Amino acid sequence: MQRGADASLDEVAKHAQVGIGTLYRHFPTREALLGAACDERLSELAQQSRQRAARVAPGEALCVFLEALVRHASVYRGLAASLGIVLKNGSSGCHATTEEGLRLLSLAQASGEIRSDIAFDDIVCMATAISLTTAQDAPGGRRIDRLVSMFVDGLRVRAPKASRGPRS
Amino acid sequence: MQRGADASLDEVAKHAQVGIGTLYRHFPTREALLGAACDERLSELAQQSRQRAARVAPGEALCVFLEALVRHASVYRGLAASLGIVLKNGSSGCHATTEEGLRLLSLAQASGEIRSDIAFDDIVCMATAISLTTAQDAPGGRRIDRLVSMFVDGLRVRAPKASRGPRS
DNA sequence: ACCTGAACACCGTTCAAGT
DNA sequence: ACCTGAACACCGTTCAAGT
Repeated sequence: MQRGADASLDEVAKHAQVGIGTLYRHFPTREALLGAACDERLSELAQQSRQRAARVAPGEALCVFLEALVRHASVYRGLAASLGIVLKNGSSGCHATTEEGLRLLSLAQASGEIRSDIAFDDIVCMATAISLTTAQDAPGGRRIDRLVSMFVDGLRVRAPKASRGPRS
Repeated sequence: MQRGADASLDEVAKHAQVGIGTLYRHFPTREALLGAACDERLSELAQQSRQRAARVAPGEALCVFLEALVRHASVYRGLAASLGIVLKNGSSGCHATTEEGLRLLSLAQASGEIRSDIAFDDIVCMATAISLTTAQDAPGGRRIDRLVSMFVDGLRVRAPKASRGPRS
C-alpha cells in the first residue's frame, strides 16, 4: 500500500494478496481504505505537531500543521479529494489529527493571532484545495509553499506586526 | 451542452446529435471540449469585469473577478480541475478572461493594494482550489464566500487600513 | 473528405460458488 | 463464516467501414 498511489482496486487487492471481494468487505468505501492506508502516517503527523506546539507560538504551530496536512494529502494521489471524509472516518490517526487541529486552532484563536470566524473544516478545506491544485504541478515546485503562505496570511488577524511602517 | 455537467462523452455526443468519433475529431482533448462549452460564458465574465473595473478600486475589482471565476468553475462539474489548462487553450473567451485577469492584477499591484509576488497563475490556482473543495458542499453554502474572502485577505498587502488600532 | 458506432480496454462493484 | 474471482456495468478511446 505504501507506494501504489492511485492504483486500481484490483491491483491493491493483488498486492495485498487477497481477493477483490475481501478487500471490499474490509473496506466498504474508498475512504475507509484510504483512511487505513495512511492512518499510521497521520498518527505521526499529529504527534510531531504536538511536540512542535510546545515550542512555538500557536499561530505558527497552526501554520506548520496546515503545511504538513497539505503535504500529507499530496502523497497519495486521490487522497486530497476525500481528505475531509477520510479525517472524519474515525480511525485512530485520523482522529488524532483532527483533535490536534482543533486544539491548535482554539489556541491560536484564543491568543488573538488567528481570525475567530475560521472553523477547522475551513482549514481542512484549504489543505484539500492546495493539494488538489498543486497535484498537477511539477514535483519540486514552489507553489505549495507560496499558496500555504498566502492562505495563512488570510487566516491571520490584521496588523499583527507591521513589518514595514504603514503608509502615510 | 448547457446543463449536462459531467455527463459521459457518449451522452454529450448524443445530445449534440453527432457520433462519438466526430466529437473526438472536433475536440481532441477534454479541455478543448470544456473550453468550447464555456467560451461564451467566459467572454461575458471578462466583459462584466472590464465594466466593473472602471468603477471600483483595482484591488476590489480583482477580488470580484476572482469570485466570479470561482463561481464560473463551479458551474460545470469537472471544469474546476482543468480550469488552468482550459484558460490556456486559447479560444476567444478564455483568452479574454486571461487578459482581463492579468490586467487587473497588474493594476492592483501597481496601486500597492496587492502583494507584488503573486502571479496570475496563483489566482487561477486559488479559483481552482476553492471550486474543487466546495464542489461537494451543499448547493447554497456560505463556504465559497468565506474562502474567497480568506484568499483575498492573503493577497492584500499588510496593514491597508488598520480597522482597529494595532496592538501595543 | 467526413462521419459513424461497433469494438476494445479499463476500472469499479457485486454475488454465486467454493472452502 | 469467510474468501474468491468471474461476471456485469460503465466510460473513455480508437479505427475499420460506410457515405
